[in-house]
Amino acid sequence: MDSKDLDILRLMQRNARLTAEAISQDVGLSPPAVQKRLKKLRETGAIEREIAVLSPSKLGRDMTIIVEVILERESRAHLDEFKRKMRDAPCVQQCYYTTGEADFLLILTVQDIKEYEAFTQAHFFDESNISRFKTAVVMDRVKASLDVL
Amino acid sequence: MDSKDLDILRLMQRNARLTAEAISQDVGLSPPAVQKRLKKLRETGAIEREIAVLSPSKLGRDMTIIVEVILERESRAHLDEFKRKMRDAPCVQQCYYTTGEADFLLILTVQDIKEYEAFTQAHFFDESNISRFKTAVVMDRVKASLDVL
DNA sequence: GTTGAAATTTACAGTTG
DNA sequence: CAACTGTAAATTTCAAC
Repeated sequence: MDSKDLDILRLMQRNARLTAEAISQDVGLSPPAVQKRLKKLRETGAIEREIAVLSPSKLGRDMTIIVEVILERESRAHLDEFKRKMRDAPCVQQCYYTTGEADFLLILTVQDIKEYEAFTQAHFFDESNISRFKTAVVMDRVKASLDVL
Repeated sequence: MDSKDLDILRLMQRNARLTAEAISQDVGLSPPAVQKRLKKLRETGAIEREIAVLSPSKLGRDMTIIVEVILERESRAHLDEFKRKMRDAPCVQQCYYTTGEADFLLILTVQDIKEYEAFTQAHFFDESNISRFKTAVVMDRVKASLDVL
């Protein structure tokens, strides 16, 4: 892992459709050399996967909601149970288990507030282990990248 | 945009390296038909872009931090200024402008708490327009996808 | 890491339902 | 108008150096 690898990663995390040739010109290598490095970066897991980023608005899922959740009981079994549910819920994009006041932070995308209401019914009210939750509606997705470098 | 397009999008948002042939078998079309649809989905913006997801831990940026920020003054100019700074700050992965108690929610990745401390110095303390901010450290990234469908 | 050939994948015609 | 067939081009892959 040298500076050339980092250069390649920086390009790929913004645009995974770049050809090896385009990358090779930017980093100063031959196209096959770039391919060789890409293969290794995928195998070692530095590149976890390559994905298409879809447009929520163009697909009618225009609403982003942020929820802080505090559990009633924080035993290992309860935590694992909640994590599993969040992983399985399609509208949950991100779920973080955190220090601080709240136990979990969720980022959801939904079509409308009605869909969010259904989510809270299913996962918060019908779930005896939720102590409290606090909802915030996103007015502007100022930045939403997964860039690491 | 029909159900076949949605099938293609669902596959692509999890793995953008799938060939047109592999997709064609899953959705029941010929490879060229899939390519044609992919081209249209990119042109219309349903697919915004394709990116490599890097491994924060393998790249020594193992720490994820969530920050709620409350501004002192919420004028248009101050808001835009803050948004611009967050877009430019490399360790800020995500920034949301929200309703509710806080004005902004940030998700950062840093190498260590020292790097976070430097970030707060540069952006919160040397910035007279920050009223308060609340930090939470992520113990478990339970789910982190950008899946829309 | 580079060069060069083979295989896969994509792009673009023309054709059909 | 959208999907299939065949051909040409580009890209990736793999060998040898």
